[in-house]
Amino acid sequence: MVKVLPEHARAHNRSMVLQHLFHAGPTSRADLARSTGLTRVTVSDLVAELIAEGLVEELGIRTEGRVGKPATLVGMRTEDYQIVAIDLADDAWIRGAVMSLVGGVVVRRSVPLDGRTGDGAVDLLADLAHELLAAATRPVIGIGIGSPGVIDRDGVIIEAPNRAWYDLPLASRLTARLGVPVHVANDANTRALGEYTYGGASGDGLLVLTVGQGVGAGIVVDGMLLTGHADAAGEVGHLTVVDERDHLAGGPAPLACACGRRGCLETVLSVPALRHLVDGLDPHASDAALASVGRMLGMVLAPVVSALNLAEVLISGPVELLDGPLREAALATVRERTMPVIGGPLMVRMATLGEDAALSGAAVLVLSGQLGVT
Amino acid sequence: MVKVLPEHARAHNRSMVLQHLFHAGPTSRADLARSTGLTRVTVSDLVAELIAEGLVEELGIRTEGRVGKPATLVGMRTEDYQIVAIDLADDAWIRGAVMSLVGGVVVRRSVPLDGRTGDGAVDLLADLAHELLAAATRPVIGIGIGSPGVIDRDGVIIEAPNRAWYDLPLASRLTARLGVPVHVANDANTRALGEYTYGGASGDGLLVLTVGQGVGAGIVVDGMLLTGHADAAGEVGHLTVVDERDHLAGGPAPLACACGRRGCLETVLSVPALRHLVDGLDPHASDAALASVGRMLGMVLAPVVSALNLAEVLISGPVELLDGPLREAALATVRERTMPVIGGPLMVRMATLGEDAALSGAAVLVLSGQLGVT
DNA sequence: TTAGTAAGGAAGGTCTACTAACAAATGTGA
DNA sequence: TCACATTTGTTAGTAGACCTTCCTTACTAA
Repeated sequence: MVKVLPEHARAHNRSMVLQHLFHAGPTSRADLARSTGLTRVTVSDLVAELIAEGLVEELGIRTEGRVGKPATLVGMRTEDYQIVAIDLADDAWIRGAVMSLVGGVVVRRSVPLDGRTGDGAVDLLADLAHELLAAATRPVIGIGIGSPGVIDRDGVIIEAPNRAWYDLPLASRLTARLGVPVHVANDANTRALGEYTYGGASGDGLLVLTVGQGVGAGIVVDGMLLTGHADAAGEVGHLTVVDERDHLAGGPAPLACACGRRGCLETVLSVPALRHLVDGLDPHASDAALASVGRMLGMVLAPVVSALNLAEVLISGPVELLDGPLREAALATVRERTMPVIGGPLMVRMATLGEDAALSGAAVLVLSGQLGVT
Repeated sequence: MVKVLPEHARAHNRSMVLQHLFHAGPTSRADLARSTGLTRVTVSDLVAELIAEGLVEELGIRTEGRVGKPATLVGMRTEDYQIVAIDLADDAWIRGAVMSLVGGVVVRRSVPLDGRTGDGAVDLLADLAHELLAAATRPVIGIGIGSPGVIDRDGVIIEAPNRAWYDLPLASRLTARLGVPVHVANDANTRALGEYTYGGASGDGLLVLTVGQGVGAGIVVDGMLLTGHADAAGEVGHLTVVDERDHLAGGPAPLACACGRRGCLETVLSVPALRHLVDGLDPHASDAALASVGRMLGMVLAPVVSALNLAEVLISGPVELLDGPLREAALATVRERTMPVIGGPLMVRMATLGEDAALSGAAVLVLSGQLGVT
């Protein structure tokens, strides 16, 4: 429990106004007052502050004829600022972009990692960020980075084995080096944030499953990202889903996993594993194979969906592998294995943001961290 | 997102002071200032308000000799108020008690339901509450009720099939009828709150599994109870844990469940099911049977523990059935099936509050709802 | 033209928590 | 023993945040 001061209350209300402008577009002060519950006076004051900071501008008089004095529209200057977003999910490339505040890619840059790890990878990352800052056509409000690994809420990378990063305060180090606020979070978590903010997904009870080189998840409950007590929430890739008993019952044999154990979810549900699975199969057999992976996914999801009473599960990754028999089997399995109250209203669908979901999510980190907008 | 006013900030700070006094016992104003981060002036003001309301009292001068002016201790008047707590988990009896603010039972009363449902059950409940109010020896700050079923945060019972209650605004109805604030929540959830507040369980990442007539769970994350998007979080009793494939692999056959489906967790993990399971078995066979149920529990818990990165799982119910092979097998199974980062630090232990856990939890509802203390 | 309605701003009040300064009560060290 | 440091709790004054009330402006409807 932390003390709350009146100025914190104001910061909250300011974010609330900005949030309305961000999501609902240009609005009058009076409308903002109605939707926030604050008085017109207070909203005017907050808007004046935001205008003084350059985040909001007046857009002239509303034309629609209504009774009374016509409203002056105010809007967030979403096109006058940019965000630098960087995605470290890939093992071979660092992908980055300059993005607008509404999630569009303005400039795209990538650099090959060439096997660099540790400080070498940090240097490469900083160089790319620097290059993107120079490529931006508008002032940059911050840099967002989505990275695999366990990362705490201050942007300290607790461990990211792929880059050989351990206890690395990446956010604070890059902030000092680049002079721009840097926010770092787990890539699966940032994707969940991205789907929530830009993809229009439900805010209370959302799980976003990201299938790439491995599998990860991010969970948003009550508009907040779950972090877990050791910042490892969503690490579902190394859950055991295939064991010897399944094999005895006619299922597949558990495969060895990079983590040293056998039968992990990643050994069947990852892009390489799925491509290998369907390679050379005729469409019918391929569908059956994908559905069997979907059933395993459903068995893993069912307890999570029940315990959290989730509203939505989004799957992010290659559509040709994931959207179809796999997704349908996962949904059917969850429904079979949970109470109707839980499984009935549940939606399992593909994520709406495509390949740039990770970049969008990284951008949301900045929006949320710098402006309080989610 | 909801507006925040300075007075809300003050209410928060007031609760924070009360919370410190509740958990740490008598303290000086200066110490409260140090531990809350507020100034001595502000703390003095808040304490004066609490004293005026009669919730806090001055306890004289601290005797331990330190440098400087000796401190005046202030303490929460935990013995001068009481809470009425009622547990509806049992199908045959309504159990109630008058409790002190620190969780001790002062007076205990129960009434047989005799098959009453609907309004008849409400009347019986109200009568018991009335009787307990009369039996209280100190002013009662509120009534807390833990009930099976799906219940929203306003104390409306969405559905509780055992009592034939549907869309019943129990909290507001009883508040009007009894003239005392009434708080109602799901019994498994209230138990989790009770373990968190009175049992000293970790606040970030706690799942409390309650095994009684059925099975339910409550999850506390960041000190907050998860509710789920349809207020059904924690409803894990009707997760399928035994299916035909397990049976083919040499496992038990799925049993029919009261919910109309087969192989639900409740069919193997509930007090009646466990008693039936071990009935007539020699100790060795009984241990093996309990361990096999523990393994099923572990398989259900593993995905939840991974997704949420839980710190602790508490099991509440009869110790002779649950604490031993069952609990150990559950922990071992979770560890086997999750990454070491997740499963390693996890604790799976018995709940510290005994039979009165449900009553304690109901009392916490009142503490939290009326005083902001958790 | 007149009445009614709505938007936005100005003035003044209340509430909250802060800083600064002080009195009271104690221990410490010359 | 006595001056001094230390700590507690209070008083007085200040800045910030939001509110209510009232006013001006500008439009629609009759």
